[in-house]
Amino acid sequence: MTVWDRPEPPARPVPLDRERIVAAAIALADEGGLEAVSLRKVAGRLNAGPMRLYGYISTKEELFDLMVDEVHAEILPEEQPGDWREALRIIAHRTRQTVLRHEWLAELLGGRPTLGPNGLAVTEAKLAALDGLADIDTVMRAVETVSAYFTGAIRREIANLRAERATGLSKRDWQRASGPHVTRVLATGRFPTLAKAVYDGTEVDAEASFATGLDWVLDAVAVKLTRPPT
Amino acid sequence: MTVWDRPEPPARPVPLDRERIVAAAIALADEGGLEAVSLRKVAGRLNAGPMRLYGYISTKEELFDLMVDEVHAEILPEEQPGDWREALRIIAHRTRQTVLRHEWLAELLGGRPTLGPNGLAVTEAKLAALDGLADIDTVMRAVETVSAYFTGAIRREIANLRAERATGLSKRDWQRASGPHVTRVLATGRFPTLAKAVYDGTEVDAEASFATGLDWVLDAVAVKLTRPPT
DNA sequence: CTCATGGCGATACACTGTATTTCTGGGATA
DNA sequence: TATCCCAGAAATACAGTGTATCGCCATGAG
Repeated sequence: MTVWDRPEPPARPVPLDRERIVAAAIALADEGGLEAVSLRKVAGRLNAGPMRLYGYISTKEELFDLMVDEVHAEILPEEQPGDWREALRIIAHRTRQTVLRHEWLAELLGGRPTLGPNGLAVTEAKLAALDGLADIDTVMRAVETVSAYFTGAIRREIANLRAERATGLSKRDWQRASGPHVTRVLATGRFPTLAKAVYDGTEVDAEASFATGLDWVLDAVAVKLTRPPT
Repeated sequence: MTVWDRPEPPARPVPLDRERIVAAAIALADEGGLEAVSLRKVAGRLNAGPMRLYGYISTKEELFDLMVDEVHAEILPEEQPGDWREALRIIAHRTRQTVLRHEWLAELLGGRPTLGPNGLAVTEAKLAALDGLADIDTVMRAVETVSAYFTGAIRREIANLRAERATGLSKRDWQRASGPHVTRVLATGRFPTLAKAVYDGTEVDAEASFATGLDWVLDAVAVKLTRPPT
C-alpha cells in the first residue's frame, strides 16, 4: 500500500463567509431568477452541505436580505452632485439599471425594510441630497414619495418586460393583436378609454417613460421645497 | 347484509368552479398570508384532491392572477366623480384599503400585468378619469406615474407594518431604541442625515403620509394637464 | 497519547407543485 | 337490461424545498 494507492485525505472544507455565500446566491439568481436560489444549490456552488449555511444565516429570508443589501452597493453613486434634483435622479436611474442587471431584485425591492449597510447608505444619500432645503419632515416625505414612485415604476417595467418575453412579442403587438384575450375584451367596448390608449397611444421606450414620470415627481417635490424652508 | 350494513355510496364530488377555488385561496391567504396558499390546502378546503384544480388553472401562478383580479373588484369605485383628482385619489385610497384588508396583495401588486376583467376595469377607470383633459399619451403617462407612486408607497407601508409587527414595536421605537443594529449604525455617525430624520423627525401616521405624497404627485399631474391639452 | 469539543455532513421530516397512473361511476349503445 | 366506454376524479409518484436533529471525526488542549 504505497502512497499512491492511498487517496489524499478529504480536503478540509473551504472556509466560508457571508460574502461568498451571498455572491453565490446572486450568481444563481442572475442566471435563473429568484426561484433558482435554493439553499442546496447555493451551498453546492460552494462545495458545502446545505446546513453549513445556517451558521451564517438563520433563514432563507435573511439570505435574500443580504442579497438585496449587496446589490445596493451598485446603486450608491460614487459622488453626489450638488444639485438635489440631479442627485435623486441619478439614484433613481441607478436603481433602475441595477434592477435591470438583477431582475430578481424587482421581486424584493420594497418588500422589506432595507437595514443593511448599503441600503442605509443609499437612504442617507437620498436624504442628504435634500438636507437643509426644507425641514426634516418635508425632506423625508419628499424622499419617500420619489422612492415610492421609482420602485413602483421599476416593478411594473420588469413585470411588463417579463410578460413580453414570455410571449415573445412587444407590449404593443401583444396587446393589440396577439393577446387574444385582451383583443377580445377591448372589442366589447366596455373599456373605451383603454382601447383608445392601446390603439392610438404612441409606443415610448421604457426608459423615457420612467424619466418623464420621474421628472414630474421631482417637479412636485421642487414646489414643496420652495415652500416654507422653515 | 341489510341496507344498514352497507355504507352510503361516496358523496358525488362537489362541483367546482374558479369562483369557489379563488374564494378558498383568498380565505387562506387572508388568514395565513400568501405562503399559506398551497394547492393542497386550497383543494382540501373544497373537499377535493389537489389535482382537481388543474382543470381550472394550469399553474399556481394563474391562481394568484385570479386572486389578484378578484380583489380588484374591491378597488373599483362604484361611481366616478367628475373631478379627475378626486377620481384618482379615490382609486388610490381604495387600493390602499384593499391591500390593508388583504395584505398578501402587496406581494403581488405590480408583479405581473393585470389583465383580468376587474383589473382592466380599474385601469379603464383611471384612464377615463383623465380622458379628454390631455392627449392620450399624456393621460397614460399620468396614470402610470400616479399608479407607480401608490403601488410603491403601499408596498413600503406593508413592509414596514410587517417589520413592526415582527418586533412588536412601533416603527419609531424600533428604529430609535430597540433595533440594536440600527441604533449602533446610526451611532457611527456615518449617516448623519438619516440619524437626524430618525431622531428629530415627527412620526406621522401612514395614511396621512400616503395622502400627502399622493397629493404631491397629483399636483405634478395637474401641472402637466394644463399644459397643451391638444 | 488521550480526550473533549466544535463544526461539519448525513440523515430525516413535512411539505411543496405537478406528472402520471389507476380507478370508477354514469351514460351510451346493443 | 347488460355491456362497454370513457371523462374525470383520486391515488400515487417524483423531484425538490426549508429546516431540525443526529452522529462522526479532525483538530486542539491537557
